[in-house]
Amino acid sequence: MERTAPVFNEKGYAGTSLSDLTNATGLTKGSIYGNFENKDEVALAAFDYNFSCITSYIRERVSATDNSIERLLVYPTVYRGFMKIPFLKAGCPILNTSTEADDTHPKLKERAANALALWKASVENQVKRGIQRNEIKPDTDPREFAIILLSLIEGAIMQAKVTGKIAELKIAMNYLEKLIQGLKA
Amino acid sequence: MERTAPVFNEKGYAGTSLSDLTNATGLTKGSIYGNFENKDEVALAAFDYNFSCITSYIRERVSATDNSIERLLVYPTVYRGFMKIPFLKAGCPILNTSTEADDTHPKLKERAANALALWKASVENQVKRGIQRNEIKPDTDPREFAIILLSLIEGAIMQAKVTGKIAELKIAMNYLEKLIQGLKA
DNA sequence: ATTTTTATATACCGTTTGGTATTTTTTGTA
DNA sequence: TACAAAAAATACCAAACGGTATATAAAAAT
Repeated sequence: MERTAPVFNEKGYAGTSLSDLTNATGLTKGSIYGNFENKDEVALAAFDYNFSCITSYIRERVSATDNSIERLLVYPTVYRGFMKIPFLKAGCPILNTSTEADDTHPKLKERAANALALWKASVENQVKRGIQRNEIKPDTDPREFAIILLSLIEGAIMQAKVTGKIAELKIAMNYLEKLIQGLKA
Repeated sequence: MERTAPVFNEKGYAGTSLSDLTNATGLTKGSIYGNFENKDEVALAAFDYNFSCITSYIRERVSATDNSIERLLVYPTVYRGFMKIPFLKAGCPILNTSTEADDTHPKLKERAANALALWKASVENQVKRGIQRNEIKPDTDPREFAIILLSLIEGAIMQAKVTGKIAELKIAMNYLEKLIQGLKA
């Protein structure tokens, strides 16, 4: 899976063939189909794996800090350098999977939607926690903030990937940092 | 092309087969290959067509207003209801094409990058024009604003498409409208 | 009206696709 | 060391893939 998941994130579901997977793993088709029912199941497992990589990477850095503002700042800090993070080199799996699957692959779409909802809820909870701890302005709308944060990150990733330049990403993450700093109580 | 382009926007490059195109158009493979060298050329033309649809749709609404703030407000107004606009039902072609092609298809990637640059420059110019006409605060950074606007729109489209709900889109576009209103001189 | 050009259709090609039945190899265990 | 269970490899399949050479029909030009 750790060889397979990056391929799906690069090439997408339709763009990844079984022979791509045998090349990436060194395994044979028969071996893969001994562990997975079909290509769908491999793709779903690959998405879960990719998402779990990000989740643990972020969680580790979030729980290393205590202050809510600092915790939120983990996101712009991490995504500012996403191109250097191995499992994010090909972009955000949620973004990649969403845009491909939204009109074609209900199961993958649902996985991406669930992952997005989890991420959104996590940001919302950080904001709520910050308000309770008097670190964040009490009139802050957690839901609105989470949506803006997610939009800025995903939109900036797309721009950075397609232009190949990190300038736009830098500007967007600077803006997000200012936004987070502005949340201070 | 008007039958073919929507298929590519829905299914992507790798996900669209020649038989998808013959089904969509009623033409035969031979007919298509009489007008295009290969699948690549069809896909590139399809992207151009999709992008031109958006461009003319936006341009029409922008040039119908005069004030720079109102012109910028066209973007949140249009994208707030993108799911009801025929050629945007499957999402933004720039977003869809970028996320698929960025690691796999250099030619398509370049088209998407150029389209994005054009859009960005257009927003930047609207801001610059607004500053010159004393309608927008002179300390506004046109480039930063364009990047934020693009990120918010693309990020919100992704969220709306994958969740199937327009609530997130609405919140993001409300925020963008507030941002634009805050630009007033 | 005839010719030339253009557009479309037909019939085919080799390759790759996702998938499977079967056999071999590896592994854990008694 | 023998044996059962799990994992992997082999060899195959029909269908779909992108693409092409050639024939035919429709337009356009003369």
